[in-house]
This record gives sequence, C-alpha cells and structure tokens, in this order.
Amino acid sequence: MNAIRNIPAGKPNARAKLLDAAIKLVRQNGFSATSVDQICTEAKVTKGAFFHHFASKEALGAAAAGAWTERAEQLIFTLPDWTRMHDPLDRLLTHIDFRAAMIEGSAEDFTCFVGTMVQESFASSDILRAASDASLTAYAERLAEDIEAAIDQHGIVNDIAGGDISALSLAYHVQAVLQGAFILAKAKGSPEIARDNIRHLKHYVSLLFGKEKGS
Amino acid sequence: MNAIRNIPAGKPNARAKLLDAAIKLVRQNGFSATSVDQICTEAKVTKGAFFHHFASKEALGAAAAGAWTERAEQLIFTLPDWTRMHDPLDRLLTHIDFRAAMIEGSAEDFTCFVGTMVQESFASSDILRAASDASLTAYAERLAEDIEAAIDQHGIVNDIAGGDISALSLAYHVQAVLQGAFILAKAKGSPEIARDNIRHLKHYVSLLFGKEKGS
DNA sequence: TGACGCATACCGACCAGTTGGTATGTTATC
DNA sequence: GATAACATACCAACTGGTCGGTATGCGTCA
Repeated sequence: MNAIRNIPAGKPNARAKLLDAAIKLVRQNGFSATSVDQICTEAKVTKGAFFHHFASKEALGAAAAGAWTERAEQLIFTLPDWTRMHDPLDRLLTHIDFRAAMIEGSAEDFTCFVGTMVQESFASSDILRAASDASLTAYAERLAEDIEAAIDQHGIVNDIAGGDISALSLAYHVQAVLQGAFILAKAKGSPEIARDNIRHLKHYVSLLFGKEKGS
Repeated sequence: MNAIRNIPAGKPNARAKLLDAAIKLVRQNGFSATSVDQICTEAKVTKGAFFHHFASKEALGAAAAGAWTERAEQLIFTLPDWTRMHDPLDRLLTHIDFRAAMIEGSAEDFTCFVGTMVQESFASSDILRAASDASLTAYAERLAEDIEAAIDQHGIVNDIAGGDISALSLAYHVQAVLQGAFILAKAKGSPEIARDNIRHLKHYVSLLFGKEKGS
C-alpha cells in the first residue's frame, strides 16, 4: 500500500541525506576541498552507501546540481505569494527585492551551490560544468518568462542604443549580478556589499522600464 | 650595485616563477584542486625551493594575491593609453569597454584569480580571504577615483530615489558584474555571455550619467 | 502460508596513489 | 665562511574508490 515507486520514498533516505550534506559542505569549502568522507560523516551515512547511490564524487556533484535546481525553483519561483502578482514587472522587481532579502547571515547559507562548483570544475570536468550550466540556465529561462511578459506589457523605455535588450539577456544579467555579489560578500565577510549591489541591479531594471520607484 | 632590495631582483627567480605558476593553475582548477607538486612542476622548480620561499601553500596563495593586484594595476590602470584621457567619464566608459575586450579565448585566461580563490577559501582560511579582499578592494578603490571625478564633473542624472549612489558602491558594482560574468562564461564554456553582461553594465552607467551613447 | 529467489540498501575494512610538509643535504653568492 | 637558494628523499595523513559481505523487503509459486 505504502510502497510508492522505484525510489523507496518514506523516510529520508541516504541518497537525499548525501545530496543535502554535499550542498552544505560544498557551499562552505568548495567541491574539491570537500572529501567524500566528510560528506558521509555529515550525512551520517557510510562510504558504502555513498558509492551505492553514486558512481563517483563527480556523479554526486552533478546530482546535487539537479537537486539544487529543484530547491531554487520551489523557494524562489513557486512558494512565495508574490509570485502570483498580476503585473509581470511588479513580479520582476519583487523578485529582485526577494533575492536581496535572502542575503543575510553567513555566506555559506545564501550563496549559490552551482556557482561555487562551476568555478572549480569548468576546466576539469565537463560533467560538472554542464550540470552547473543546466541549473543556471533553468533559473534564467524561468526568470526570462516574467521579463518577457513585462516587456510586452510595459515596453523598455531606455533601451540600449542600436541593440535591443532581450529578456533572456537581462535574466542572465540578474544572475551575474547575484553571483558577483556573492563573491564580494565572501571576500568582505559580510552580506552588506551584496545587498548594495542588488540595489544597483534594481535601479538598472527600474531605469530600463522607466519606473522611477518601486516599493 | 644592482642589488635592489630585500627581494633579489635580477633574473626571474624561483619565487616569481612559483607565483606565476600558481596564478595560472589556480585560475584553471581552483586553489585546493591545485597541488603544491603541480605548481612546482609548472614552475620547473623543486619542492625544496617552494618551501624555501613560502611557509605553506596558504602563504603562497596570499602572496599570489598580492602579485595579482600589481599585475592588474599595471595592465588595467597604468599601461593603456586611454587611462590618460582627460574626461573621467570617458575614462570610466572606456574602462568598461576595455574589460569587455579582455574577455576572449579560454576562461582560465580572462577570469579573476582572487575571485576564484576566495570562493573556496572564505570559510576555511582567513588569510586567503583577507588577501583576496585586499586585492578586490584595491581595484575598487582605484576605480572609484575615476567615478568620483566623473560624478563631480558631470553629476548623476538618474540617481537612486532616496539614497545617493556613492563612487565606491558603483565601483564594487562594476566588479560584481565582472565576477558574475566570469562565472556564467565558465558555465557556458563561452565568453560571449560575459561580454553581453558587460553591455548591460555599460548601459547602466550610461543611464546613470544621462549619456545616451558612448563609442 | 511460507519458503524461495532476487534486488535494493547499506556496511566498513581495505587499497594504491596523492597530499602538504619536513629533514638533510649541496651549491652558489656576497 | 656564512647565508641564501636551491635539491632530494622521505613521511604520516588523507584521497577517491573497491570489494566481500549482510539485512531487509517483495513478488511468486507451491
């Protein structure tokens, strides 16, 4: 009756615990500085279990990127009430406010898992690079939907001369500012500078849409 | 007579070769994925020489951050002709163009050494964190001089409502966009997206100063 | 009903190679 | 002849990964 599917379900299994532990430790110390043993200890799981679920450390990293995508999708695009706002431009500006509000406490708690991982692995592991890219791309494409709608509804007042600003391009820019803000916050040991950067980002988007002031 | 200072000078010594090798390899694979042996091999120097010049791998990393600061200062703020432009706003906009032009080829050749290093070490080594921060801060403060002058001379037309944009804050924003652009370029395996992000950055700065079009 | 077969989940000792770092030299330079 | 600049040999700890084993659950067929 309660047997659900191929994946056991029910109580938190070793696989999920390993994914969680990996995300936590990699955000703290990076991918290669995090050992398989550390991940197992953190997850309270043995090494045998680790290699039962994942063929290699690299495979775990790729799977963790997938888990990270799902987590972000829920936390940022689905659960919050403001995602149901009617005006797509309001949604976009509130999205930016929301991302700013997430930035507080220790850097390992608000920084991006895939952003950290891809920095170290882009040249050495195409699997990890591609998995990270997929996660970043999923976020950008999802965000681009709202931007596209905002452009349709309001139009961009201050476009780049000559070229036209695409929704996807602006979505990636949001992401770039976030990633860069994380690095500065890590360097300074304080989230303040990151929030200040996002102020600039919101100001830029407001200027693009000719919206003098949001909230 | 030609003995210069505490640092031997003269021919390229082991210390300088180790610093160069470290910067190259860390940009490629990150700090902890780069071993002392690899650095020695790349620098064509033995391990004995390594630990003669540096007390530890961590100390090398900190020294490399210093070397990186000097390199950037020369390459970006001193050597190019455009740094002698009269109008500080022209200098600022050309600075941004210059940074965009630097982005081509492989990511390990245009990305930031300290940005990469601080990602992995901020939580585990305060020495590396502080050394990275010092390098990022030196860049931002130097850039803020031009921004300050540009504000004095031209004024910011489209300021953030309520708050005022400080030169240093905008300088850090430039840096954040660059760092974020590097991450996206690494993920995508192509510099294009990074350049596109810097287009947004230049557009933002242009809008702030009410300058419709640069070059 | 129960015994059988088989798959999944997990355990932990073990392995060969690599890690950062040290100890003890030898060689060049002032 | 002392001091800095290297070289070589070595080490204990740790690395990712393997491997033989066990415990448990589930479908099946008598």
